[in-house]
Amino acid sequence: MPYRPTERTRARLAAARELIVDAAMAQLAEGGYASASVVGVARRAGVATGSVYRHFPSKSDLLAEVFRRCAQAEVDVLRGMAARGQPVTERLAAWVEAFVRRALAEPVRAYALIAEPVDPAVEAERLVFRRAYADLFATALRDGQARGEIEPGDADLLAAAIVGALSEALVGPLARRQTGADALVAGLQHFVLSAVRSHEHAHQA
Amino acid sequence: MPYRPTERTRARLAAARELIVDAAMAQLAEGGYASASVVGVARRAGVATGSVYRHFPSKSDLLAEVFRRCAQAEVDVLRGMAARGQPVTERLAAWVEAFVRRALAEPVRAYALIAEPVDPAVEAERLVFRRAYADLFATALRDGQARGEIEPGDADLLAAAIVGALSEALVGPLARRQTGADALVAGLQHFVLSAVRSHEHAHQA
DNA sequence: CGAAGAGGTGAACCGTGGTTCACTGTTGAT
DNA sequence: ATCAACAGTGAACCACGGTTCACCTCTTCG
Repeated sequence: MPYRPTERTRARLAAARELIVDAAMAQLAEGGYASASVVGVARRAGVATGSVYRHFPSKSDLLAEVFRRCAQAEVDVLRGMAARGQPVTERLAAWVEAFVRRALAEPVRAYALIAEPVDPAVEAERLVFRRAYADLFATALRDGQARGEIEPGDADLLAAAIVGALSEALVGPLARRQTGADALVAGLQHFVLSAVRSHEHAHQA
Repeated sequence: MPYRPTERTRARLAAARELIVDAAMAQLAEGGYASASVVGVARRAGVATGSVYRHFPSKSDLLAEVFRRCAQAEVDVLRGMAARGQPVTERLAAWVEAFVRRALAEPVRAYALIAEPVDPAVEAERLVFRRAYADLFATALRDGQARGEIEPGDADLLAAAIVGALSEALVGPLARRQTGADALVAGLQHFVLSAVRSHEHAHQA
């Protein structure tokens, strides 16, 4: 057997793959999905077009991975914000603020991830993105329900509704590049908390 | 002057145009946006491909009109449900129910209008669709705020959040063709009303 | 009835961008 | 050194579907 890829080569491979994914993510953040052509991404990554297909069977698969990575990164940020023993309502308020501010800070990227038209195969992966958020919220809601802070109810449904409310409320501002972040944050925090906070525990204006 | 289109011919024209729009709407309801090719719509309408372009400068314009019509029809349905002197909270509950049930009754159509990937020109028209809903809700919310039934706040933001919440909460069920309509309706009614109902007026479980 | 202009047709065209593939360069065991 | 196998290349390919256009047909009016 004249050839077998060694560990060093494996690392090379992985690095090249990483380079391509990074280039795709950067392109997405900069010009959205529409600007992320295979040729463009390859050039940005400093490789040939064909090389992309050494690592991904199709463009859809590449973009799907990009969506998955972004979802993971975003969820990690929110999850990392949880302070020990913090009331669930405060956690929710903090998440809403982070969600809104992060989106407004990178509007093109946020629009691409939340609302930009993508082909069906990638759209399926966008569900992962939203599911990741929804699951995070659902877990917190269940936690809050157990503690009596949150009104009882189908946590998954509530979480989906929250994610939808935040997304939709952002689409307008993202499209118009109009910020007014503070009012948006405050309005959405109030909306979300009113919707889910236990009635006995209402303690904030 | 040997020829000038007469009234009869105008009517013919309009009827043909209508036929095309109807075919496009039917195709959208049946197979979604992805299935609505110009050739297919033309065949369905019983006209030649080129004839479509006698009435619409491009496919986008045709689909834009389709979206606009659907939006108008949906909004008319909801608006027509308002009973005189009915509390705003009841109106909202009825609207939520109608929104959910109508969507579940025609899942393909609903998905196409709410969430299916479409090209940017049509996506812009989808904003009209959502705006139409949001404006309807916003008007009702302002009405309720004036009467003290609804918590004060940016009615447009609240309306967008409500529309987003309803849409997102439907995407899952629509994709899986899973109904469970009653629970969905109840959960979303509770969510929406909790979010916007004035705290002094809380009067329902 | 016949000329002139509008409506109607659908096969062919074409731009786009994902995908391929014959070729070159590189790696690793013998 | 040698060769097999694999990574890398990028110009060419091709599928797709919106759009066009040369050719008919039909309507209107002198």
